[in-house]
Amino acid sequence: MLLNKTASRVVDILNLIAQSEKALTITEISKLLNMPKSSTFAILYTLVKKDYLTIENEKLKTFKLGLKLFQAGVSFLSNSSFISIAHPFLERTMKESGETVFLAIEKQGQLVYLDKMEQPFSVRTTIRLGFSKNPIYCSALGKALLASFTDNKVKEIVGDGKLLSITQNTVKNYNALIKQLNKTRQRGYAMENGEGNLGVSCVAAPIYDNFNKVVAVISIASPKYRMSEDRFRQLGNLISKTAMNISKNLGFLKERLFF
Amino acid sequence: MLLNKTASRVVDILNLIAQSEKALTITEISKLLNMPKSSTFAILYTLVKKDYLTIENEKLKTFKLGLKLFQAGVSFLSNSSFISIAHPFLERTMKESGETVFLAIEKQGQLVYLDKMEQPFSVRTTIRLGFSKNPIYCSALGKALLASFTDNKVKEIVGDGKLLSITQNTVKNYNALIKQLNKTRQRGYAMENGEGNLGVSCVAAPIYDNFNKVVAVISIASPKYRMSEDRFRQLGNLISKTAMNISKNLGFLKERLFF
DNA sequence: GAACAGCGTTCATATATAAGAACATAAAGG
DNA sequence: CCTTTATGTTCTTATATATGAACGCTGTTC
Repeated sequence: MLLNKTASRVVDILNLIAQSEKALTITEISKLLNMPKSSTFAILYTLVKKDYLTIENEKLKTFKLGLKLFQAGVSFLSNSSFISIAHPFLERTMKESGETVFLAIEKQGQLVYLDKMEQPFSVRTTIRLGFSKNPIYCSALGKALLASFTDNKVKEIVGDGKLLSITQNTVKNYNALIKQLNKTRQRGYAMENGEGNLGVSCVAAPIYDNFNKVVAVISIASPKYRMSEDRFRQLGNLISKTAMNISKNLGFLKERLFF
Repeated sequence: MLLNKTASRVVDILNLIAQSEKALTITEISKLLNMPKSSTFAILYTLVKKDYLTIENEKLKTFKLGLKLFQAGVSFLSNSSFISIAHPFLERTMKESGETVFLAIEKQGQLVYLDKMEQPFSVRTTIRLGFSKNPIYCSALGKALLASFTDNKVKEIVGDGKLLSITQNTVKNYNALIKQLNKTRQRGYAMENGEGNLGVSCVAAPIYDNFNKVVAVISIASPKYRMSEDRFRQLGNLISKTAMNISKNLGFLKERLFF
């Protein structure tokens, strides 16, 4: 079946503006998406009226995202049952560890941050909710996810050669990553030591649903200077216990499928 | 000019599902929005393909929000910070009150001024944007923030003993501050009467985000001689109303969490 | 177990929209 | 100072979509 052209274009326009650094004009939008200006105009007009877009600069007629889109988008979090189930667990883990706790999922080989709980007075991390800018293999969250995949699927996502170095600690290539993932499975939690962000260390573990499928991962992020080997072990056990508790609340039955 | 029908319907469908407690079927959506099922079907099909909706139950064909919508929605935050959202409210409040209006956040126990709106011919306050030089407890903004914290957190920030006196009116110690914070919570807004600056009086109220977390505070600052008890009450109500309006625009849902 | 009522889906056609050109306006260039 | 080139917007008609009815299917009712 064919996609509805206008509906499809509405989504394309919203995605384009969402990804854009700056507000865009009609001409820019129509050129970037290969649609006639007149068609673009009609859709933009409607989206502005509906508050899914707003006109940033009245003179230049540049468009940016609107509040109603934001409101609809964040409803995703409250409407997703596993996020609301996981939320109190994140809070408890944040309090027990004294560190920032994240919840993320994988989408098209990328990490998507869905929730976070941070100490009121912690050194704030810069991570926002939404798609991660870094590759999936340079975070504990990502490695916990990849550890739940087969080696072939990992190969599909990251390739089987060299990996882009985000920091000097980033895992160098596919073979080294596979080794780390094997260790992760034995250990029960994933580790990261300044591989995506120098000065930040993490531990992460997967959350299973009632179909024994990994639906999300959670992590504890800490300033690197606070992370001794002992503390790594301590927080690693905490995050894997928390992940298992959340999994049980989602209907997960078997003990330790991959980990 | 007429709205584009499909674009308009796309938005209506997304808003409907966002507001709905449960996932909806095609029949429910078409009935609630008064559109033919066949038209609804085509749009839903497209939105699912574009990942703005997902099918929750494959058998019952119920639709809930998709990840791409979430991704686009949260981009609103990075593309236009809450400062720009709050700005027009500040301006209106400045005009309504005839006084200077501030927007601030808390960072590491300190107050950070992010925005202000002042009357062109008002007696200028000396406050600049950026970190406040004064302790957090000697301003209405600070006390509105502290009132959203637990007593233990307040203790962490200001200690539990004597407090540095900036003026003769500065609150003297931790216990007196806690009493003021309790009054603040009951009242719905924080008050300050020459406690950081002799001759300046303020009222302040907190702004909540979609996670029911206090993300910022706003205040109205006035020369002390203009501030009768009646005017304190009047401006206090104005600032707390404004704060709630801004909160709603940030996705805040519940009414009055702390206040 | 036949009739009914509900669902999601498909189809032909009336109808609303998409598209290219044309428009007014503003800025840039010779 | 006129030309050029850009912009956002309007207009007309060919075209793609919205529509109501009909379809197959499932579960319920009598």
